[in-house]
Amino acid sequence: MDPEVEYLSGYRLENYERPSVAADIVVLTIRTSKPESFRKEPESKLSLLLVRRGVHPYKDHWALPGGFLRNGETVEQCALRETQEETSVTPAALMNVGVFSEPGRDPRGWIISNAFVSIVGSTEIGQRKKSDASDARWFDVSFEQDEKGEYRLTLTSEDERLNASLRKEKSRFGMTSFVIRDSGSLAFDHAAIIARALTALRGRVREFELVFDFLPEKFTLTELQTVQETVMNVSVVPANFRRKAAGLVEETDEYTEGAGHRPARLFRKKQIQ
Amino acid sequence: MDPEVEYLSGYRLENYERPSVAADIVVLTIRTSKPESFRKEPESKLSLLLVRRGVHPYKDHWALPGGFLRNGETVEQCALRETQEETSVTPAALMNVGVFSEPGRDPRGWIISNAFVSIVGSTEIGQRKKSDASDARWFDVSFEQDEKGEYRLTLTSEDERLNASLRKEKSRFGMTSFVIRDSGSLAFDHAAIIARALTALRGRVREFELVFDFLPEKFTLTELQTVQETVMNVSVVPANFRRKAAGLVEETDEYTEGAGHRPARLFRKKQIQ
DNA sequence: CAAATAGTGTCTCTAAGACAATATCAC
DNA sequence: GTGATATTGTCTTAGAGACACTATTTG
Repeated sequence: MDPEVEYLSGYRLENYERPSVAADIVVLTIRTSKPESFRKEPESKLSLLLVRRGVHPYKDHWALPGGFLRNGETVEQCALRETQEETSVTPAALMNVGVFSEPGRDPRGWIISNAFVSIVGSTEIGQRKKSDASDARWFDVSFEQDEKGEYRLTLTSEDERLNASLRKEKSRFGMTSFVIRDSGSLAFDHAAIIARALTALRGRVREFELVFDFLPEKFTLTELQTVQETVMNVSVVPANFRRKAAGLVEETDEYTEGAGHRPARLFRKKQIQ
Repeated sequence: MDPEVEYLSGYRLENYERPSVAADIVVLTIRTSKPESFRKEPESKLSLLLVRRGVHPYKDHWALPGGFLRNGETVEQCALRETQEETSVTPAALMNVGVFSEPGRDPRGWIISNAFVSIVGSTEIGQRKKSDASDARWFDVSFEQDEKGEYRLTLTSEDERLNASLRKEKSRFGMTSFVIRDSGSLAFDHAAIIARALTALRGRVREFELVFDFLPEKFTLTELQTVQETVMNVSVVPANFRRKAAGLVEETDEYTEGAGHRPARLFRKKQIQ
């Protein structure tokens, strides 16, 4: 018998204690409210999907969608599957933002979680079917640093407002990590997961890697600019934005219609990089 | 009885199948060879620590140092512990570069691995004690894209040369991932882990986040430039490098001595960011 | 025509790259 | 002095930010 085969047949992974492994997904989209006047463009807001937990622990608290890794799938596939189960859409982007393994982060026991950002295009949002979860809802996101250097994460839905507060770790070690000072009644360490996810997202959007995933295939440059501004929480002047975006998009022959102002050319993402 | 406490006491994580979770560490340092002339500066090379496996599977193949996650520690602590056990030094930096969970990546069974980059300062390298592992060795690293767009990873020690070949995944999803075309006889999927780690490292070094970790507390600007050039595999003109580095370092009153040329001022990393 | 967005041109400032010139040590 | 690295200065160019101006549509 081949010594390697023989060795493996006698090997028992079960002899060692193992954690449960989960994936939690920060599902984001951009929602627009109705405009004030027939001419004005609607306001855009970055929104996050939370589900209300129906079981202990953290029963009735808001939490990120997520679930356990199954044998035979990668953590990326697990995140994709869970996102689809919760939102009924295929996300345009799915980005790993690290692992959370602090002992005690989950009262059920030894559970480590891989965190992901998932971006849902704004075209699909209207068609979203009823979620698996008993109660899933979109929250407007605000994530800013206050005077004292602390980070405030505010999540707002029609009738609820969650206020979390975090401190950034000195974290010389690459990926920035956050310490929760006030979870804002979010379940588990999900406030920290959301904070890290938003930080990672902003990094990618600054480099234009992920902006397009928030938009349909064809879009105006103003729409693209709005996404960038909404996610990054900044505002830039159109002329400069157009120059920067010029190298990344290509023209189509189509234009918008019916807005109370000059029509805009539609663009698409340039394919060759 | 509190319903949450009651629920948790009846909860059994063991009812679900779980993977084993490991950490693998890409330990890097910069080594210098002896100079050709008493005036010339020695050549610097990026080096990677590998251990020869003493057991199946992949017995006698070279592999990354690493080990299994223990209950009560984070994956970062696990990586730090394993690095110390293997190299007997405390790394200056430890950066998470993602999780590898492809089914079948480990013949022993369902094992997912968190990958880390660990940087060992060049002062400590000489004092490194004999490693735990039966046979640990430093390999010079070369990682480049060839004409056809494939990535070649070449690891060279005194009497061995490992040649791996990889293809970059289209990977719209944030972290770039590599597919192994030829593992170069490295164990498991470690060629892909090394490739991703080097890509992530170069990103951080470009932003000057991690350059300093390769150096002692005080260093000359030429040394800093050499690290940057060695890791990024580029060469820049000193004048421009100095300007860029100026904002990140502060002068000391000390100078180098005994080199066959003009002494250089020593700098240290500027503290306030 | 009025309101609003679409799109262009241009000025300034800064940072990066290239290159030349000078400084200073150990042998 | 010679060989080597250390350090400074300057020219050019590319890109970002600011701002003014023109273009076009619909009610």
